[in-house]
Amino acid sequence: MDRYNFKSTEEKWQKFWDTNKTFKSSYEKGKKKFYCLEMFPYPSGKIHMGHVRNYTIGDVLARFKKLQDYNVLHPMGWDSFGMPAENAAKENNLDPKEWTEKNISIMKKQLKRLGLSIDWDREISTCSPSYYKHQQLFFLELYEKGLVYRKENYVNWDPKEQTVLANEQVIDGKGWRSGAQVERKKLNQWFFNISKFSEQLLDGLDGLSEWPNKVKTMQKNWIGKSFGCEIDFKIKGDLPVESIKCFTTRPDTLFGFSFLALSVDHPLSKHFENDLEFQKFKNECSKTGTTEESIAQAEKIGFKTNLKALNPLDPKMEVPVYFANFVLMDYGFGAVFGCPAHDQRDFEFAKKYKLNIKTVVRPRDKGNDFQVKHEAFIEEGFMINSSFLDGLKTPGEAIEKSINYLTEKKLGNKKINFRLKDWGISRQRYWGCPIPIAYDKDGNVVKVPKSMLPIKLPEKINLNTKGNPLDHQKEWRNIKIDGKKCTLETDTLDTFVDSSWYFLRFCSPENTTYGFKEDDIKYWMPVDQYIGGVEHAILHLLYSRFFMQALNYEKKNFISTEPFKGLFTQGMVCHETYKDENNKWVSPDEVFSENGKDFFKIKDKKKVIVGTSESMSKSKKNIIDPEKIIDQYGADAVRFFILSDSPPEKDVQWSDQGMIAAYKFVQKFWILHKKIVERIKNKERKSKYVDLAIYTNKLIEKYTFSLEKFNMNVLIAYLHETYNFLNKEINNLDIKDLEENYSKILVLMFPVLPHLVSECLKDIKNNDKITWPSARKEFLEDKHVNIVIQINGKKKSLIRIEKNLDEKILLENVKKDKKISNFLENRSVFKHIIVKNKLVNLIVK
RNA sequence: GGGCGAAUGGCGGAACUGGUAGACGCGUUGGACUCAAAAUCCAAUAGUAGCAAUACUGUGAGAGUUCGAUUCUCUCUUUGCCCA
Repeated sequence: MDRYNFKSTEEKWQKFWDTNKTFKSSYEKGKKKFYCLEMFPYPSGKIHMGHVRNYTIGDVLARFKKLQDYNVLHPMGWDSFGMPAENAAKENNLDPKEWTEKNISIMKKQLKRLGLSIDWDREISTCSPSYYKHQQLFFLELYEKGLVYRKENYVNWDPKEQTVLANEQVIDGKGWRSGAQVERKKLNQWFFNISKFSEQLLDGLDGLSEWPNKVKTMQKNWIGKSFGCEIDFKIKGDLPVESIKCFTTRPDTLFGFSFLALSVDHPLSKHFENDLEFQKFKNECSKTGTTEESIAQAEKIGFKTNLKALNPLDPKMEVPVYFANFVLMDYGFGAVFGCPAHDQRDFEFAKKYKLNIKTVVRPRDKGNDFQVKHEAFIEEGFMINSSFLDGLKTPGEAIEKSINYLTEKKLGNKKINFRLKDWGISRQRYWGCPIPIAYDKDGNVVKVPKSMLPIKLPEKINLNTKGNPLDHQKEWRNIKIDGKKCTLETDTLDTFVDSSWYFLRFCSPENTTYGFKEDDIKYWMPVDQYIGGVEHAILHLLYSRFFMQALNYEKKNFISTEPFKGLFTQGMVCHETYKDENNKWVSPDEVFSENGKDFFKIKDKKKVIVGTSESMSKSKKNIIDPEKIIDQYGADAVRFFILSDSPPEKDVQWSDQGMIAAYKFVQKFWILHKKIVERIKNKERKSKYVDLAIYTNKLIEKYTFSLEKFNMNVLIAYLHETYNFLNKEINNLDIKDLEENYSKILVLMFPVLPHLVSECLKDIKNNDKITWPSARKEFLEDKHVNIVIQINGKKKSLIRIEKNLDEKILLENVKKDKKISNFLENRSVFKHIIVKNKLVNLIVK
């Protein structure tokens, strides 16, 4: 018998799907739709196993929904702006555009070889002017709505690369590429007013029942809603300042007030600008970086002013005012009151500067003489030494009462604060979407008229300049708007902007006047199932949700504000790491092993050190190239393997053996298939008879259930089970039974192994449209059931017996069972528990 | 430090609302085929004792609820992720 030739078969079907436009989707009024979307890739050069996993999971779902007769939208595009292109171009003296386009064409071919059911007619690329034109339009739209603004802000500045770094690009206070000490620098930056929607973005999470709780919690924490109080502190001193406004979540601890701390960027700092000591201090602070983490880890330092702040609850209480490095200008009002006894940060500060530490909260199990000694007490407890608050429970009662008191006496106000900050979208980069803004000769902001869009990036320019290459493009920057000479903004947009609305563009990829057509959006949106890596749990997903809010803003009830109805976050693909004797990473390709334990280099037979299994990455060289694997085993086998070993939400370990097993499955199934076809054709009937209808309908039920729950690894287990069953029973199956049910089994397999199954279906069906089978109840239930017999809750025996038997008769049968009757000798049953058609538990003394 | 998960054979992992723990795959062992090997096929495979039927133990540790707990509750240990 011929072996299954995956190569020619897969090529054949891929060509067939391509030329027949099998996966083309179009708006069909009244037809139920399913929008299946996987996070689009960055065109880095080649696809990696992470892509294979992500897109296989999505493809199985898309094909499944299509078989269930949904109108499926399953598009693909390219997140094609960003730093790697710019860096690669710099290094190799290339044009980022050419580099990107070359990568896209390679990766598109690779994706096609996976046999994905993608509507390639909707392909988009964010670096194409036909895409970013609409992004520029959105920018102006948001600008007009007041959701975009410009302000000076501190950034992480890499002095060596002359560029701004994102927080995650700062590692231990140093630039991730240059290793240079990162500085805080003030720059004029563009911002999206995402914080305006803090409340909506938080509330919206409650409605997302098909999102993992983990992601919702992460977003919730990120938005960080806190209730607190703003308090005006009266100031005494020789500066023209009457009061300073603070935000606090712990107004209950106000009686433990021991200092007031200001951010070095607080407006008050202008009075100290000529003070050399203050400048030195400010300089010191600028080395700390801007992340909350680096601030938390840094040593707490302060600069003492000669001002005094008065405690609003007890004006006789005067405390010093400091500038401190741990206070951020963009949290609250850039001023916090310090209560060292009940805040660890304040505690450290107070210890260092020998400030008063007054205990105002005691633990539940301590008396009123409790005193904080070696660390702040931050847990819940009861108020002490706090006048009218004494005895109250805190947090809770005490906070409420203190806020009420402050409000009543007009000393403060209840306030809600959010951790979520506005989204800085300016990047000092070439390879991004230009911002459609120019400046006149006085530096005023001028919107680029919509008729002049898109503002295209200049091509083939010198990238090896200091800072932003666009700053050097004088000709490109000079632009005339309404006859006035202006210069273009040279910052480009954060690439997260590109990906914040691409799912809308997929609905109307051809539309030229606006980013999408309203009718299309109303039909296709929201995305029914979004699939991608958990690393985007916060930023990308939050920004996309913001974009929907922003588009809807002032356009009531335009579309639903949540872009992704269902979210699934898949785990990573891992592989062991190898290092040679020089401590250099070695790739799995360069390594062999005879016993699976000891590994050696192929080249020089030297021993290789096996490290932990980690997510595949170029830097650790622990990569398996999907293309090589497809060449070797075929797309179906790769799809089968990548789903098989672990639940999709968890990390999966790459295993050569597992891959081979998947390949063998494809091969042996083909052989079995040919045998089945033969048997159906010959119509030979054997005496023995096994009911395939019951097996098949049970399979349909559990298989569909697992698929809907994303338990893809279980799906694969069922396919193995089914193979084993068919292979064992093939000669015991009734022909008609086989004819009726085998094609249903094939349909179940189709989403996972589309090429193989397409080829198999050809043998038993004539171009009939296939649909997902539904389980028929009459076949789901046996006439007999297995009854577990327990004694005192422990399984002792098992009997197979007619279903729905009368309890008395059942018990008689149970007691007749040999093991049980042996056991019951000299013992008496004083109670029994019966779970119908499942179990009998005898309680014996 | 805070929040949220997780812990099941040699390994990856199954187990619906508490009701046969270990499906399925990998690996390992034995056998068939072969001059031999690969491939393929068959069988065994949680642990302990036993030739065996079988018995007992067993889902990170300890307690609790229950006729019955991998599943529910509490405490602890280890570990992962996110935030700090």
